[in-house]
Amino acid sequence: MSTPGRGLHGHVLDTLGPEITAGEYPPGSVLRTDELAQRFDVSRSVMREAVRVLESMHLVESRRRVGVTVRPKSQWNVYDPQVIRWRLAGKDRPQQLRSLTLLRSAIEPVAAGLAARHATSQQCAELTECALGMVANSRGHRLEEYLVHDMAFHRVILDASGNEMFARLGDVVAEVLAGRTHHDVMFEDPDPAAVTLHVQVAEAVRAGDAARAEELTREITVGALQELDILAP
Amino acid sequence: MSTPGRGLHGHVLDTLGPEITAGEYPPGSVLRTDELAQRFDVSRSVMREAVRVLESMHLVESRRRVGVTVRPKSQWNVYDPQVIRWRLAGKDRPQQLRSLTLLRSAIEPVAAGLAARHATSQQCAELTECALGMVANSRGHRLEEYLVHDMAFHRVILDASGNEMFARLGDVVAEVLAGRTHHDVMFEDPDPAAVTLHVQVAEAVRAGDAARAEELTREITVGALQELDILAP
DNA sequence: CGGAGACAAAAAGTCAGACTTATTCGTCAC
DNA sequence: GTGACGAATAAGTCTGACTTTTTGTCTCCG
Repeated sequence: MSTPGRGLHGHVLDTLGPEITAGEYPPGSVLRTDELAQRFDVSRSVMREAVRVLESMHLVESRRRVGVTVRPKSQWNVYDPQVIRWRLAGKDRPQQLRSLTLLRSAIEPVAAGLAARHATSQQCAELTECALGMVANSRGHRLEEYLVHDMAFHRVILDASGNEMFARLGDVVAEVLAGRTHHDVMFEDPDPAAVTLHVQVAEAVRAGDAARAEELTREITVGALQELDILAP
Repeated sequence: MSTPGRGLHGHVLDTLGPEITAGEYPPGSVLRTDELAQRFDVSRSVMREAVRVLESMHLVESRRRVGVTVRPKSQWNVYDPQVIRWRLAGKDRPQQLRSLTLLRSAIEPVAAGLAARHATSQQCAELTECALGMVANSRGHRLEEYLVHDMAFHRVILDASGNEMFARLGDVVAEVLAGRTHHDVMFEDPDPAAVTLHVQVAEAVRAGDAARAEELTREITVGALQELDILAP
């Protein structure tokens, strides 16, 4: 995924990033550049580059005479795709998945409403194509094929919203959906009601009915919340 | 703001980051590490660290034998607080402000609803204190004092939501609010209706009325959208 | 006993230079 | 035209020496 191991410092990050985001070093822990360089068997130049990247993610802070100190989770750049991937891959996965699903439930309905106004005819076509693909693969344990169309569907919605911030959540949403299919138990075929909702959203967007697109999408995301027992009692 | 010029590579970023995010180099433009090092009068080691950070923000891509190529805006990590600050400081400011306000309008109502469920008694107290501060400074050109309480109010809401992703938007929202007061024209006192809404939100959160808190906050954000002529006709 | 100032140690920060490696482009033969 | 080979190029890496800042400690004086 993404850009694995492009350079030595990338390899260091692939190990050190997950360790830090997994909470293996308590906040305030101090790492020394030289020791890390030894541990990973790289030069200090390379190690410094890696530290700089971690620093830009606000995972650590480098101070003279002190060392590289790990920052508390509350300061991390939790929207950094790399950080999200690291956390999804580690033991923080459940909480991360809940956070992201909640984020989805806030963003996607609004995005769908905007998409109903701004979607190009080509985007509408892609949307219906995705919805049809979901229908076609909604039965018979074709989970992988279903997932592909599901991810594409939500990505098109977010793109079509015309908001760059929303659009950039496409990867994140895809990762959440993939996680639900792969990691969490999902032996059974997808909920037929959910499939229908996707088709209806595509219709609403095509018809330019923003309110309806928003409301239908809200139903979809509420379903996702319920799956994770994030209820609104 | 944040951590200015902590080290030479920080100084380089303070100049190069705004240049790139302002679009001064078209996507695909090629920069050479050596030339940049010369231009900023730093060693290549320092320059490389700066490039690594820009790379982690997906602003540029470094490839052997080619150089450092600028990526299209669609690939930037637009949620990176540093990138947001750079764009808000540059000529991209209007679009960035619209994107962020739209993001607010999606997030904050949901956050307020969650806050109504999860806010501690202390957070409720802080909230009413902020709201009262807004009321007290809503007349007589006390814009700065009003702004302080406004920023604090929204930050408490986002924190009290209990969702780390929402909480981390506190800085961004504060920056948007500050921008509205400082940069954009706001000679007059704040809209009394908006002030009242904030007070009512505080009440709803204290009362644990999630639906009402959400709806009232939605009215606030709709007002913010209208100020920027982002309408829902 | 306590505080102020000076000193020493520690770790990051910076730099310069030599070397390595991957990639691309041009050329030449087929 | 196409393919392979080779040279040029720019990033990547390593090393070692030096600088700078910060912190902890030790001493000296009140």
